Amino acid sequence: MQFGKGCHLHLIDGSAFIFRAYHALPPLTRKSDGLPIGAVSGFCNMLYKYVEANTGPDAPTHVAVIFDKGSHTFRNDLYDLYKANREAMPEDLRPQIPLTREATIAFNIACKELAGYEADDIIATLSVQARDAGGRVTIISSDKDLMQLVGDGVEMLDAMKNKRIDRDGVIEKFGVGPERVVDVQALAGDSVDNVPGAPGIGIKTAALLINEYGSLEELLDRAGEIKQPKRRQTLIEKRDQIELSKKLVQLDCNTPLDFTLDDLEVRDPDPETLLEFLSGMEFRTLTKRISDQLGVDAPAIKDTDPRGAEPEAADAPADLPFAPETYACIRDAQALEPWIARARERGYVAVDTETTGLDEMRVDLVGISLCIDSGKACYIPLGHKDGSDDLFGSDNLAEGQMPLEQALDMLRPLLADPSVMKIGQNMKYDAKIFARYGVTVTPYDDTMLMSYAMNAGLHGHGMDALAERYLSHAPIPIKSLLGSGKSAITFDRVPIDDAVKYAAEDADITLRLWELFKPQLHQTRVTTVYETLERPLSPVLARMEMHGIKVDRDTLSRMSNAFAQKMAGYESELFELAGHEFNVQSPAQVGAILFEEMGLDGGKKTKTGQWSTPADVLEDLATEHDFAARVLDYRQLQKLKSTYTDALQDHINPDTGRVHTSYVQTGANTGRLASTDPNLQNIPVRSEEGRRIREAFVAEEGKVLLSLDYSQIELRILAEMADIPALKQAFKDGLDIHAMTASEMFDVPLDQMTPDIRRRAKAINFGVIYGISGFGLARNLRIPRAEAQGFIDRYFERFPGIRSYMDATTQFAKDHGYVQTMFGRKIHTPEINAKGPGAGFAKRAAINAPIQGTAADVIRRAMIRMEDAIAGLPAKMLLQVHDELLFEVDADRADDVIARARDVMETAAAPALHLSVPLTVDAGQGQNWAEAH
DNA sequence: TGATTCACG
DNA sequence: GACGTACGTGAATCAG
Repeated sequence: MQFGKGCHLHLIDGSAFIFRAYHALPPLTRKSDGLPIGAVSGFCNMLYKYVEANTGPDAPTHVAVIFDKGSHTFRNDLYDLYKANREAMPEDLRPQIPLTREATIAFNIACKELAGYEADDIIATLSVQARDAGGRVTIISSDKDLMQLVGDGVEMLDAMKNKRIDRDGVIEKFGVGPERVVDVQALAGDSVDNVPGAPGIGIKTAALLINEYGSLEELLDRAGEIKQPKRRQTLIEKRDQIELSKKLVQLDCNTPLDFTLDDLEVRDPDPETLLEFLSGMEFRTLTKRISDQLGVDAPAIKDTDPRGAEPEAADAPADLPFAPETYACIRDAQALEPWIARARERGYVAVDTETTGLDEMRVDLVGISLCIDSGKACYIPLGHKDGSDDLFGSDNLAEGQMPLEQALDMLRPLLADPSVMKIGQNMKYDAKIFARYGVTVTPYDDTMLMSYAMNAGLHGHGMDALAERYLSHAPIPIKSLLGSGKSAITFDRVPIDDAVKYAAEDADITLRLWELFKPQLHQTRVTTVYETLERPLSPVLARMEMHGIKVDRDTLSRMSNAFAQKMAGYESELFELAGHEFNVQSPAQVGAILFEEMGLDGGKKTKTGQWSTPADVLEDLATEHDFAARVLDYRQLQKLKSTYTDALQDHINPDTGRVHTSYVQTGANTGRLASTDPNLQNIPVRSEEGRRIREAFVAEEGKVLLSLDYSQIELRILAEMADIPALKQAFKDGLDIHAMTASEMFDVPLDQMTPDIRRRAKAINFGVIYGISGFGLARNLRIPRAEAQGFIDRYFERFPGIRSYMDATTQFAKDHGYVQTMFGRKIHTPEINAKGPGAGFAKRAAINAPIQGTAADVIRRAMIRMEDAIAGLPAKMLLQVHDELLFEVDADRADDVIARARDVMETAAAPALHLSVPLTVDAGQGQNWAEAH
């Protein structure tokens, strides 16, 4: 067929496929000879998926996979540093490159490359040719360098996210249309490709300039008109560099190709050729899949079926497509029996539960899914309703379900069997559900925690995100079953047939992720982190959450009423001051009154154009203006009432009379926990009025609450990590660290220390932990920025090791893309090499992460050991608040618990680490949290 | 839904 | 002399 109108050309960015396949999969090797084939395997799966997905009415008529050839292109002749900062290709990837060409040919897809040109140039040339011939083009790539080609029938498709990028998508990314993308790129440069651009100008600023001047040439010609001096100077002085950058990013639409569009016509693969290649690579699953599909016999592959607890490594989990219609529905004991037997035989089983909601302490179990061999999963419906009401208005159970107790009795021994590994995604949730039904789940692996140990900072760790990223599969959205908004139903109302597909798929996905992650833990050297800091903590948290803490409803209720009364008084006072009624809770309206009606200075607008009225601004105004002071008073009470005294009451569990928070183990990238529903890690303490809310957190009759918290743990860790002798000695001597810092910095003897000087030093100490800046310290201390900068300079002069630590940490982050805690936890810093304001954020985060993260690791270790340490004592660990642990204990044994808990906490770093700085723990006890703290 | 504000370490 | 900044969280509320 001659390429022309009605034709549709697909251009696949082959290099992108290869690199994605390489990084998404563990380094698999061919069993027979050890040849690395992970990337080839992934590549073939992606091609297969691509072919499968493109058979419909919108199928392409022409297709080609385009590769780069060699590393030297005409761009290197223009600029010898082009792509010079690229890391060398990994050793185990190099031999796989030619195999990806062979794979493409085996699939009978045109495979094109051209010496001296990048794949992008070929794609550009073909796109233009196809467009000129009147056809459509889809470029399968997410490379932003290709966005300049979009428009007039040319689209991009991000196969990863299954997202089409059209003209609007380009504008979203670059702030300009495709025809101006190169102008923006020329200015912004590209650190990945080492395109210099204009220093100090990023995409945002570039788009602004191009939109204002219309084009790069116009901008450069009229650069003298620019107001900002630095920017003006850059554009004038760096003109050559910017023009060079444009040449580097501009794709060549006239590459000399030795083929035509007509040569790219879609062809069916030759079964023999394709299967020969796949079986030669020893891709068993994919070979079988395709041979079944084509109805031909595949060449035999040497069988070396491995047994044991380790998952099969050679079959990439992505090999197998998801087939929801094949999942089994288990309706009786006879059907369940073989699954339990198979789990015992294998030594592992993926488990997932379905429930009527998200509050593990209240919801009902609706069903259980299992998966032992990827692709084969089952769902056991147990609590589905048939939709018909009985006399009491509650539904009857649907037909065809096992009695709940029978299923649990059968599963109970398996789930508690120490020789069978249970595998879950966020298994803490499922374990808590099971626990309420008298079923213990142990031991268990958790794919969410595995992902967190390997990839904190890179992406989220929810099932949907992991499935899409690592299995290239978008799970059935729960919304498609439950609906959303107020018409949403609970899972027990979902028809069993639909539930099977959704629920079993979750177990299938979980098992596949586990098979993928298990070997990766070793390769990424985080096995110890996972095994000592993540996996053992999960059941500890589950028990703390289930235990909960008693909260006195009457205390909260009384406070609520008192707050409401006071707020009403403030409100009428505010209306009086303003001369009219308004919504005190609206920052926009408060701002309008202050900065427009009252005409005060100092108002700033947010990026949405609204007046901004944060507390520090109002505080500055409050000394002069009652209105600002009253708004602050009102806001404080509003916060206390809505978030604490009111909302907390709703969280008191009617069965236990206690509040059960949920800790999110993967919530903070640094290794800290997050607490939700409710958040018990931000109960007020700093203000006197707020602190009284802690009086509502009480011990049971005859018991007391204990609070043990690490003293200055982050500063101690900083002293240790940065190795600052003066700080370390001060901690060893038990000195007041802020006073000592102040003394060093300001040359004031300790016995002449004033509270104000100490306060400043304290602010600096904290600032250091956060990646200090003159601006931040100035704002915190409310002093001029120059003065703040002076303090910082002085601090670094006295403690030069701190600066070296900061420099070394940021450099490490730049080199490796992550930073580490002292216990080996990795926190990825993908933004560290970004340009623009993001760079500052990333740098400070990189400085803070090892410190905050090491402290988080220490208390995790303490928590993991704590249960054994206080076993036998009438005590329970209830809450963790970053550096504090809260216990409930029989009053007469409080001192024993304090002694043991303190010892565990103070020695938590050992034996993995021998800190030269002591960790010390302060303890308190009382009838309520306010007294204990 | 995103922005704003504010509670904690 | 331009810009925009303390690090890490979760929840309530407004506004579109």
